Amino acid sequence: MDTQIDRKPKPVAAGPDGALIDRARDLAPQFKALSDENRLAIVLLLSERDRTVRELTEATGLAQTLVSHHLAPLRELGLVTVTPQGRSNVYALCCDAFTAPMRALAGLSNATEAAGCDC
Amino acid sequence: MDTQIDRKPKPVAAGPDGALIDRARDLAPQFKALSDENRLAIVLLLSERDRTVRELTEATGLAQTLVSHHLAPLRELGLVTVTPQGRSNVYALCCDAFTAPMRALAGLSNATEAAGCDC
DNA sequence: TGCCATCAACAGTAGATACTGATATTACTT
DNA sequence: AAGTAATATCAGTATCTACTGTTGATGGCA
Repeated sequence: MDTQIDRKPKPVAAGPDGALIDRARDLAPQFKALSDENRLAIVLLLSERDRTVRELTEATGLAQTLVSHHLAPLRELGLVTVTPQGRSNVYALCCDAFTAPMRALAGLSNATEAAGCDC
Repeated sequence: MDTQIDRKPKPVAAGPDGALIDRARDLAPQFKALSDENRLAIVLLLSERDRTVRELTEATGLAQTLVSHHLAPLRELGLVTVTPQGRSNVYALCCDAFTAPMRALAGLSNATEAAGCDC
């Protein structure tokens, strides 16, 4: 805890594949944000239209606290934006730059379903 | 078993957004598989070309055990395929439908850099 | 046949995080 | 001003998972 200096020997990829390793480091958090089914549900709901926390709570059936809890990391990653409106907070997807490849992967879901990748 | 990625059974969303919720449930495991930076690095490396476990171990600088450990869930999700070749196991991305988006992500500029979404 | 290389599976541990209930904060309403 | 609706934050717990070291299994090679 205090005796050990947390020097994670993440030797900063230096090989010819260093760029890819770095890219993975940069992109992983984005995927992680979508790796939870509840957070992904929220993002998919927002891909339809902007919604307030209350709407998200109703649509998902989750506790308000939990919805808010999941929105926090999405916010900090810049995947969603907040716009106070009245006493509600309207959430929206950030942009397409990241969601475009996501859509491509999303379309893959049917293919890989049941591990039946028939390509 | 850390290879299990599925979660506890949820009460099957029944609202008008049930389809989206279900879709999130189906899709989350895929994103989860890519949410770890080491696993994502492996996938990105495989998007370049097929590689043996040894090659992946060298390219990532990870312990062989860890690489094998990460390959297991990718295998079970059907995201990668294995082809024994001599005493090596050659891994490859499941299909082009999956390779294409991953290539796109691998070649993605630093535009989506953390919180730097300027849209 | 012994030896080595390659890879996967088996515990065990440390750290992360999803979820809950309670509380604080802000903005609208009457 | 008081009340209420809408969100966010604060602990606390339980679960999950990434990582390690070791062991086991399999396929070439001398």
